[in-house]
Amino acid sequence: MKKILIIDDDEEFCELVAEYLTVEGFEVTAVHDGEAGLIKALENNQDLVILDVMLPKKNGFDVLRELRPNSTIPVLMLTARGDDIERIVGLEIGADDYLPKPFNPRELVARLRAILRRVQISQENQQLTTDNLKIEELEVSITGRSAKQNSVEIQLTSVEFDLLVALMREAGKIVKKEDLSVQVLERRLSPFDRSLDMHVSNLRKKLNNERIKTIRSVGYIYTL
Amino acid sequence: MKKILIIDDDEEFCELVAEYLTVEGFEVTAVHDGEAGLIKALENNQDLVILDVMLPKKNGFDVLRELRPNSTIPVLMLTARGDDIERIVGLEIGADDYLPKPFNPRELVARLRAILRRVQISQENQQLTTDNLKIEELEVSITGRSAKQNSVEIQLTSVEFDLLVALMREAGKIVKKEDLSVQVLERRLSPFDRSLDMHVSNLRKKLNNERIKTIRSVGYIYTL
DNA sequence: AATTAATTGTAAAGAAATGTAAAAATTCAG
DNA sequence: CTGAATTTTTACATTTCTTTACAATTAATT
Repeated sequence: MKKILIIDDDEEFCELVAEYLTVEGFEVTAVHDGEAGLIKALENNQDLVILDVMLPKKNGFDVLRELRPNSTIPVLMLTARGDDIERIVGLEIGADDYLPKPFNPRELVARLRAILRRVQISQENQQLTTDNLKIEELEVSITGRSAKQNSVEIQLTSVEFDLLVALMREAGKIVKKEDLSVQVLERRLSPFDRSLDMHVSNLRKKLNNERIKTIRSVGYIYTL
Repeated sequence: MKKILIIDDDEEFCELVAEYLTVEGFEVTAVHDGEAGLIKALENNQDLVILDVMLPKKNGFDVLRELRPNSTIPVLMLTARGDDIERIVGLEIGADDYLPKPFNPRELVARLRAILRRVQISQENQQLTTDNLKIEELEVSITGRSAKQNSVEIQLTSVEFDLLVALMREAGKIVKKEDLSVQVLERRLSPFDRSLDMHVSNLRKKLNNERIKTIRSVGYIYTL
């Protein structure tokens, strides 16, 4: 459930948008002036900000300018006039997208989803290049070839470690047995090769969580 | 074949439009007052609604306002006067497009196609990004491959889980057996293959609600 | 209405894949 | 080379999936 912060002084408008977004599966908070908005945005527990340009106390541009040095939270700007658009999308200001008022609520949702997806993908890419994988209580260091569960080291064999990494890299997605065999055991999977299953079994025993699930006749998945 | 519902009290006009749209490859139904229109639209088996503003019993705005909380079906509004336009496309009312009468039928078709294309894209995006399906007491996490009923986990086998997801993704719509077989069992449905029926049977037993209904000689539906 | 045909529901048997303990083979540090 | 650690294979229990068989239901036909 993604959390959206709306900063707009039109309370009726906020309510309308909030209602629509709630139906679409977002969690919405609204504040009605620039100062309060900046403070709330900096609290760092929101996923995205919808920011109106015309605001009391501190206008949208100023909010964004003060927000950016301390936060990378995605921002979608709302604007009434067309001539602000260049400033917004240009580098100068650093918003992620803009939408002129009035807009179709579906368009808003589509843009929110697009932004959130972009952010998600860039985070995943970051994961690929970084050394650490972390999902809930489990943390793995690739170069250190070590795994910690609730900050305590767990002893894994080499194959178990590679298997865990292969699964965690694709966490939430099904990984085929064939692929695991190639990645982890460095050989094609042959019909009665049970080695992989054994490693899964042993890994499950060591992790002692219910995260690794079986997809019969397909593979395994590390569930989120 | 996309299904279009026309809500307009001018029967002659409806017939004309229906004829034109049928030639263009749409399947058209027409009703002639607001109340009947609302009921038909909520049946959830249409792909798009063409809604006139001036209507007996319940006007177009009211129909849309009552429709929206329960349905995201795209709506194109027909209006005689230009001054409604802002209200229609603006946030307040939630229509997807509008067209002033009288219009060129080609223009109508172009707009219908545009709306349907937008919706399709946004649905695909949504499918890619949403992890949770929730219908009443039942909640499913795709990445977690788990299902909860009234917040308590229910143990489903891999096939049962995929089957439930396939049905819930199309909730309120009939899903053909052929499609289910391909999606869930990854094979074409052959004449005496009863496997799917067994899985439905087992899933029903586990869910213990009356939600999965049979559409004889077609498929199954997860009812809303 | 009675008969027939087609489809579905489901218990139960059979087939296939998975879980895992234990034995055998392999690897590797010293 | 030796011995422990790791990996693979084996063997059997368990689970999941498919097929079979028959009863129940629905639809079509006489």
